[in-house]
Amino acid sequence: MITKQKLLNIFQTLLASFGQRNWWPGETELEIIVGAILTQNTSWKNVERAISNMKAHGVLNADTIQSIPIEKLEEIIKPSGFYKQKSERLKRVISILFNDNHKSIENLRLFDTEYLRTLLLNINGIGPETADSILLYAFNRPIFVVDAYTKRFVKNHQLYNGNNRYDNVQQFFMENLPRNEYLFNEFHALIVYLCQNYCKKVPECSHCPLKSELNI
DNA sequence: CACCAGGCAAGTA
DNA sequence: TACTTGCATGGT
Repeated sequence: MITKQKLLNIFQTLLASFGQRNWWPGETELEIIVGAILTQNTSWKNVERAISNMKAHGVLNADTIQSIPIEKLEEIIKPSGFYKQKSERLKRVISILFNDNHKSIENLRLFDTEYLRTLLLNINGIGPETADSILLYAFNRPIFVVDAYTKRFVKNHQLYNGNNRYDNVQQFFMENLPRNEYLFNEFHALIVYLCQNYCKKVPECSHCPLKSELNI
C-alpha cells in the first residue's frame, strides 16, 4: 500500500519529468466525446485520422453525425477500426446527448456529476472508461479515469493490491487524492505517457523517472 | 508472422 | 460473478 503523500509525490515527479500533457486534444466538447468513442481499444494515431476525415467532410457536428447515412460515416471513420460498431455508437450517443429532450452541451453542463455519469453509462456503447473520460475531459468534472495502463501501473509498482475491477481502482485514486479536476486530468495523461514511452519501450525501469520514488 | 492499441457488449459456465 | 469472444484498422 501507499500513503497519500507518496501518491502525490509520484504525480509531482511525473509532472516535473514530462510536463503538462494538455489533454484532451480536441477543440470542442463534441470532438472530445467523438474521440472518446473512436479511441476504444484503438491507438490515438488512428483516431486522429478518423477525426481529421470527419473534419474534412464537414461531419464533425451533431446535426451531420445524425443525418449522414451510416455507410458514409463508416467510410469516414474507417481508420479508427471497429467502424461498424463505432459509427452506430456515434449516432446513438450524439442523438441522445444533443437532441433528446432538447439537450445541448449548455444544458448538460447543468446536471450534477452523478446524474451525468448514470446518463452516459446507460447509453449502449459507453462503458465506465468512456463515460469518465467524457466527464473529466469534456465536462471538467473531478472524476479519475482508469484504463489498462492505470491498472498495469498500480499493479506493477505495487501501489494498490486490491481488486482489479474498474470501480475499485478508481476508488483507490479518488480516496487518496484531493478531488481536483486539474490533478485528475494531468495524472491520468501522465500515466498513459509514462506507460507508452517507458514501461514498454524500455524493458527495464532504469530510465523510469519514478525510479527513486518507487525503489526500483 | 504475431501482437498491440487511451473498450464495450453479448454470450457462456 | 468471472471469464471468453467479436469487433477491424494500422503500426511495430
